[in-house]
Amino acid sequence: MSRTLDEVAKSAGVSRSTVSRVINDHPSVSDETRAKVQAAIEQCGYRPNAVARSLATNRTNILGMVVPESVTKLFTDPYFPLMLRGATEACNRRGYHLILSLFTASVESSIMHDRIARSGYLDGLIAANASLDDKLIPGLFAEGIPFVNIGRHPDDRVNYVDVDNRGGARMATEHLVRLGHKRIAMIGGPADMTPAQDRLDGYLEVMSTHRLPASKGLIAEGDFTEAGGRAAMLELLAENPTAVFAASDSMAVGAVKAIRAQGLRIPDDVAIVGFDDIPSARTVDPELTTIRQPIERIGQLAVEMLINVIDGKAAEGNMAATQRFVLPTELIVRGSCGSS
Amino acid sequence: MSRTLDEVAKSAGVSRSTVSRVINDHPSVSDETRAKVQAAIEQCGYRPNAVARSLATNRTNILGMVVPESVTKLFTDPYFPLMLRGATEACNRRGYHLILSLFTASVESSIMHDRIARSGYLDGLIAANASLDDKLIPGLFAEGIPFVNIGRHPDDRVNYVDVDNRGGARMATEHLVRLGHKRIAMIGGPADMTPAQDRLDGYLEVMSTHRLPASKGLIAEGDFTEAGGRAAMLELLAENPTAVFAASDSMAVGAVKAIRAQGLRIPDDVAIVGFDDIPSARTVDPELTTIRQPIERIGQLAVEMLINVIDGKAAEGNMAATQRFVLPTELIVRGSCGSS
DNA sequence: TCCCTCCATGGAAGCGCTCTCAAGCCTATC
DNA sequence: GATAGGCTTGAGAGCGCTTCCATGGAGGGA
Repeated sequence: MSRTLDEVAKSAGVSRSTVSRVINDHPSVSDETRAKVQAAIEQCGYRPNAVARSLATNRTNILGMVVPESVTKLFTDPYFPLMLRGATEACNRRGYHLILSLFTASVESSIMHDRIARSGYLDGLIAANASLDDKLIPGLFAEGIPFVNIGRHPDDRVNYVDVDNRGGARMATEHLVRLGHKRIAMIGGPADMTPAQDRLDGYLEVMSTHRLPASKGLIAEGDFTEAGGRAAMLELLAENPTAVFAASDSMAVGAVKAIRAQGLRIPDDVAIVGFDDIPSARTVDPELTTIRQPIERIGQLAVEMLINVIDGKAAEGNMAATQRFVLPTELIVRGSCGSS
Repeated sequence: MSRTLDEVAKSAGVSRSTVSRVINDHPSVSDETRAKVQAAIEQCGYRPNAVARSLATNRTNILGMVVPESVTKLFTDPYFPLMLRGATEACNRRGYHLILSLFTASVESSIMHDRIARSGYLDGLIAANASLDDKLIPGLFAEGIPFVNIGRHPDDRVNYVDVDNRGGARMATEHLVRLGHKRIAMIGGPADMTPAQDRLDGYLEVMSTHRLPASKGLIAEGDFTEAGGRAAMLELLAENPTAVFAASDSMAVGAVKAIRAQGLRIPDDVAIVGFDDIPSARTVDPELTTIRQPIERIGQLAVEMLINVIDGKAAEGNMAATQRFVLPTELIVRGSCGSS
């Protein structure tokens, strides 16, 4: 089963070094020897031991994806699976493995940090939507671990991939304005998460451009969950908005329920736009007009960038220039706002 | 940053062996020495190198979760995230890491098999709902890798954790019978997946007990997705069922749409029961009566069992007795069947 | 024909840790 | 006071691989 280099070497009649060279595609091996060794490898059913290799090379080809506690509860949202799928797909293509770490309440987060950051198993890691006050990112800097954040981060040493949240929010709000709405409310996300901030900013920008009211009462904070959206909408309804922009589809779904619960119709009484374009945007009735973001692509890009960072670091002995990527969003018009 | 045992040893004025003993909580170290070493460890900021340790112990404390190609497309279903969350949580508690491998179309599956099974990084793995004709399980036996399957498997060497799919299906169907339905249709899952088989069996059992028709026309095969459920329901509608049991909530959601599209009302014209109790079971209108399964628990249990298997193997030098676990399901009554 | 260079290969020293074995010391027992 | 046994500790041999360095042989230029 688990044969070693030596055995293959013996069987091929060459030295261990030579077998190693063949395995690593080192150029200076004669074709003849190479063939002989290949045959021996084949015949022994040999596979290099990844752990030993890692010890020698100081590279594991394992990346970590850390989902901080602040967003763990969102894990059941279709957002994460999709992002994760993109990431694993990119890992597959690039010959990496992905270790998933969810911070859950059951484990002291300092322990998790330790285990993750210092286990020595990871070549680098992806911080999935760490919020601004997560201690994760400072910790990673302190440890000197290559990482990429998903979502922008003000620290300008941070590599990140983000989507154009602000632009998306602008499109959403503009769409409602274009439909003639004046009292447009917004259900935002947690203030410490940058996507929430950016989406709010986009909304405010458009409202102000059109000199529309965006008073305190028209803005409610949700937590990106359906229940949160529902609760927020209930508050907002007191202000009689004719339209709402929800910073996530999950919250929009909750809002739809709240609106219905008040006996109001969508889109006739209240129009609504979401954000994300998760599958359930088309499950609700009416289907949700929303802002689509390329979720899988985010995961993919994060992996690609991280590998670049790691390679760069290996090559130069220190971090290369900060890398950043902002992906575009897209307005998807469906039934929840009435005809466009 | 990355200090070694030797440095700590030097700093504490003891040998490398002693430091190693302290780290591994070996009993035969005097309290005095232990304290001295602890202090040195603290002071150096030393953390053992996991890779080196793994090489020496032949244990990585990494588990793999493999999602075969046959079910990868279901990954966006809330089922997987929940199961995954359960699994990672158990891993955290037990001090393990979890590598996630999704088979995606972009990578040759034989390569994936190789990478997964023989990388040497994994102490064992969890096969997530491998269908009967996946080559994954035979491959794992061939390699002698400890593993646990999620979902029953006919090979009686296979360790698995499953839910009582058949019992759940029985409850669902019984519920409809109790409500007076006679023409009860079923939307099944792919025939090669055991949960689909078991749910179908449960349905057939109840139908036959009550001498109700369960003709070919009343049974349609979906693929566990919403789109599949919708298509299946469209077929079934030709048979004028008054009730439907869908083998998954996603399919039930699709069925709801198909029913609505025909201008029929739920539950008045057609009652519907789902399976899983995923969050969107409560997003649709009316909320879905369904069979709840303890999804997170499945992931947790799979991890616990796997660790047992691994430990057992290490202790005895060969596989311990086959381990199996079947978790109960529960009927959740909501609006989609009318009043109970 | 001789010397230098280049290429293919082997030898051996690690990578950082664990763990067996042996040695040293101390206490208890007779 | 001598011996046996227990408790601590250190030395060193790996775990399986990579990689630097040295070696030997072949080929080319003078």
